[in-house]
Amino acid sequence: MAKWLVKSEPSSWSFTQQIEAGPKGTHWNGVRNHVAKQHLMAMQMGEEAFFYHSNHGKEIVGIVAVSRTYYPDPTDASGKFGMVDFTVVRALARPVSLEEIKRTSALGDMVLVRNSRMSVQPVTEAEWATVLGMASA
DNA sequence: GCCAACGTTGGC
DNA sequence: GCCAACGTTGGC
Repeated sequence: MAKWLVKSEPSSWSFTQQIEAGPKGTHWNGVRNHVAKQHLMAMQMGEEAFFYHSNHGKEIVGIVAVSRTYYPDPTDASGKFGMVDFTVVRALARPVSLEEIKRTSALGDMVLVRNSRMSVQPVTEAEWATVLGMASA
C-alpha cells in the first residue's frame, strides 16, 4: 500500500475540521495541478496519507485514509480534475514540523522538502516510518 | 510549439 | 508582507 502526504492551509481546512467531519470523511477537492491529479488517481481504497498544515503551522499533524477513490470534482468547470475522500485515522502523538523534517537527513529527499508547492505527494515507506518514529519519540 | 507574462503557493 | 519557485495562459 502506497503512502501519501496531502497539504491543507488550516485557515481553509484544518485537521480539526477533518476530525469533526467524522468517519464518513470529506472530499478533498480543489486540486488543479496535473501531477497532483496523477497522485490522487493512483490512490487506492484505505491507503494512508499524512495531513500537513501549510503556511500556518508547517507541520504534519495527523493521518487520514482514502475512503473513496478518485471521482470527478463537481467544482471543476473544466471537468479535467477530480478528487478523493479522506477520513481521519488518528492524530499524531505530537506534530512533526517542517523544520524538524529538514534537519533529518533521512527525510532530505521528501517531496515536501524538494518541491514545497506539490499539494499531493507520495511518501516512501522509509520516510513514513521515520516520521512516525519522530512523532512518538 | 515556444516562451514571456502572469497568477498562485507557501516558506521565510 | 515579501518574494522565489513553479504552473498556466496566450500571443506569435
